[in-house]
Amino acid sequence: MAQNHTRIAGAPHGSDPTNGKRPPGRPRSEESRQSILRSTLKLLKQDGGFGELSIEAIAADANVGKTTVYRWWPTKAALVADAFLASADEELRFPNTGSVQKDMSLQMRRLIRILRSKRGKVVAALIAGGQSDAELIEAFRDRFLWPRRKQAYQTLQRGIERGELPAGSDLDLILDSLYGPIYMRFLIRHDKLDENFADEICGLVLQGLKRQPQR
Amino acid sequence: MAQNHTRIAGAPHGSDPTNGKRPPGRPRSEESRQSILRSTLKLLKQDGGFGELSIEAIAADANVGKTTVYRWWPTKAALVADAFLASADEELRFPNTGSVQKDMSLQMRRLIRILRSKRGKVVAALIAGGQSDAELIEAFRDRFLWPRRKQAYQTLQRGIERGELPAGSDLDLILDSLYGPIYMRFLIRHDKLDENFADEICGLVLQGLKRQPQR
Amino acid sequence: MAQNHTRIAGAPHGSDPTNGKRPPGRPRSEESRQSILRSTLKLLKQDGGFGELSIEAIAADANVGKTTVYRWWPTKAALVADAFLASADEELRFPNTGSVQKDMSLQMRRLIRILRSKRGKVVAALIAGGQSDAELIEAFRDRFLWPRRKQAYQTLQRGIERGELPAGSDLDLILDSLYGPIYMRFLIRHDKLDENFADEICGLVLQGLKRQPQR
Amino acid sequence: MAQNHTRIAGAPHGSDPTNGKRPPGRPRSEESRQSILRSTLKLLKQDGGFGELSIEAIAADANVGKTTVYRWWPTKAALVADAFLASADEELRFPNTGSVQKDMSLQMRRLIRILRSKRGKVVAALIAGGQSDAELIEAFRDRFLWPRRKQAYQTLQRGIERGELPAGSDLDLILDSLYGPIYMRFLIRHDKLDENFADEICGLVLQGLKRQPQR
DNA sequence: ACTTAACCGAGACGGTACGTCGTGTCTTGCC
DNA sequence: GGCAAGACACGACGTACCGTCTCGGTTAAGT
Repeated sequence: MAQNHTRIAGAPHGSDPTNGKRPPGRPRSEESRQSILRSTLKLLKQDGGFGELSIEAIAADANVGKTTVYRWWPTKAALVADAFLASADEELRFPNTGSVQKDMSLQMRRLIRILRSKRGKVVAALIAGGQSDAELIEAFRDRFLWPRRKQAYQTLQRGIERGELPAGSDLDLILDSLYGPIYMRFLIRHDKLDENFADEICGLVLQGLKRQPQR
Repeated sequence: MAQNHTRIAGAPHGSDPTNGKRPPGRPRSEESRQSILRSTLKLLKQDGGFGELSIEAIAADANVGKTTVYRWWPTKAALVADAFLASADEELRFPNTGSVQKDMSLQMRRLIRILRSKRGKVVAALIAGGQSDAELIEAFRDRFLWPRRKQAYQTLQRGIERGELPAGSDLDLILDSLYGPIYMRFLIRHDKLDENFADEICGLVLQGLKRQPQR
Repeated sequence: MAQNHTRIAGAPHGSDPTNGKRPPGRPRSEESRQSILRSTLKLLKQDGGFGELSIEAIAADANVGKTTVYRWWPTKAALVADAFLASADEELRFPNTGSVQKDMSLQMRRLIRILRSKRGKVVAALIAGGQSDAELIEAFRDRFLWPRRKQAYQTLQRGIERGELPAGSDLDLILDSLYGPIYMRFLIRHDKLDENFADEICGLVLQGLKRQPQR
Repeated sequence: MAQNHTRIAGAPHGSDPTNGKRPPGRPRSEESRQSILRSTLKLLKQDGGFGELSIEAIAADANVGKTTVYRWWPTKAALVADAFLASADEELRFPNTGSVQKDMSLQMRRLIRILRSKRGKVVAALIAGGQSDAELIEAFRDRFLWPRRKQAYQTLQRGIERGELPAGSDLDLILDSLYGPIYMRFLIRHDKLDENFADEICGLVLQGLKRQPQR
């Protein structure tokens, strides 16, 4: 769990062991919580996106009072973040094959696969919604992007150590050069986004670096 | 391809030379049209973004009946597209300095400058809105991205001819590798987006290609 | 034509022989005028009534510009009045059978027949509309009610002369006692309104008067 | 007959003893309900009438959301009916002086007084609106006319028993002959409607009957 | 034949109100 | 004290007509 960077989330009360005491009154309904998250994802995949998604509809679909939604999630953004960001965790881990290019390429292919699936709509909705909702894009960054990027640093570092990449490379620059094109094609849809695209980018970016003399 | 120009727009009637005849009835008010577009941009720069923008407010600000807005623009998306996409035309032309890297870098710096300015909110709104509105992202592509990309092809082509880039390069791949990182930082805001970033990307991508032996 | 009491109407220009001269310019289109009146009656019979009737719809149905309607009729009221009030003229003349009761009864039966027909909706619309439009109820009075009432005076007068009614009777009171019940049932619809009702009222009111000693 | 009371109204929920249970959810705000009715009457007295009255204005005046109005009253008509018809109840009861003519005359005078007052506009609006809204005129009949008419039957019946009216009289015919003229003058405004008119009609109609031999 | 002037259709214009939807808050009785 | 139900004030939606305003195109009478 750990970071919980943004207090955006709707994790159940008792999750942190701050105190042995449970607060008085009826405890939060885990059933409602999950029902809400499920309905959120469901509707997000159906409808036009973040803008079209209504709390009213979520509450209705989840058989839950609107109050219950508002009680636990301050904004629609927080809810959507919560609903999605816990999901694709395992799937996007980085492999360790002994080759940077292969490691990166494999993980990028998996990202593309997700973006092309139903869940892609949710990512699109998050980024889109984030353009007019600072909290939302922040949640996306902190809870989706950053956890992965930390692993990516390690993957690239291994490459440097193996001499596949020049020492002193700007890792953030490299990562944005690798992932930027994917997000761009995903969002603007001006060109084909298939899994081979991962290889092509890695070829262009990482090969170029390979040939570069060590600083 | 095919700049079919997506009949999303609210260009004045007589613009296309389909017919010498003017249609009957009172002609469209050019004054109203411009007032609406002006107000749209104005409010778009102020408010939270595409989602916060209301047609009601635009009509009020432009001293125009709501009907007049709806008569000419089918959706808010179409209106925003129209309002912005005619604007930053001149500014984003490509120079011709004799060096691909310099040409690209200079133009990319100008793009970054725009994205960082007030007008950047409009671009963000368009891309965001486009995630749940196919027509809108289509308009963005056809009327903003494509016209520029055509010039970019020529710029890269000159580089190939001068031997700065290997012949047979995948131009679309190169361009996405150059611009993708910019859009990614712009939209996700996970890292600093200043004009130097243009140079860094060009350094990474185009230098890598330079070192690559001709196919 | 004579009375033209309220200048509500849309009679064609040249109708009055004020001057041998025709004004310059294109003369009014008789075709349009009739088409408008026709469509007005048609829609009035269909729709919910005066309130539901829209000038927009009339103009569309009549294949006429809205301007043409507004040019000739200042209000919807004026238009409706004009459309209807010329129609049922002949039909409501009073007979002269030699018996007041028979004369009145026959004419009242004809009125009831009209009220029960499609044209009844127009009368209802006029009276209804007249409740929030002084001009309209005035037009109804002056152009429908009064012309008939003048004839009714004569009919009753003949009855007085024949000794069927007491001299010095309040004719207006009598007429309202005869017609009031009809209009009441017509508008409130709380009881059956058939042609026999005419006889029943005449029986009650005129018989009562007959038995009354001459003043 | 059958006071089925036309479920047009916005009476508070619990009014009918259908069930001991209160429905779930926040109960209806009695305060809002009354505020809406109050504002309706107020505006109805001011403006041109039923047609000029706008729900928008009512909601604004009552400090209430438009939704709340629409939630409880299906049409403007229903609202107006509700606003008025509960009001003039006490005032129009029939006296019992021992004389039919006096009883009727007194009550008719009170009706005329109301019609001439501000509240008359509401009656006019109801009848006018009822011409294009079956439910509205039904409400007027069932909730205004009928309750009074039932009392009128008793009044007339007493007259028959006292020998002031012939046995076997058609009570409905008599009542329409008495009230019809009042409504006619009220709606068409072709002649003076003052309280003496009540006496005149009673004189004409009831005197005539008095002289009539018993069947 | 040419001008002048009013009419005509079409339809865009600034507005007002419509009736609906979703917002976030509130108020109940039950659990 | 959480929960569902659902009413509440509010604000924007997209639509229908309002009455006014331009247009190009007739249709005559007066030159």
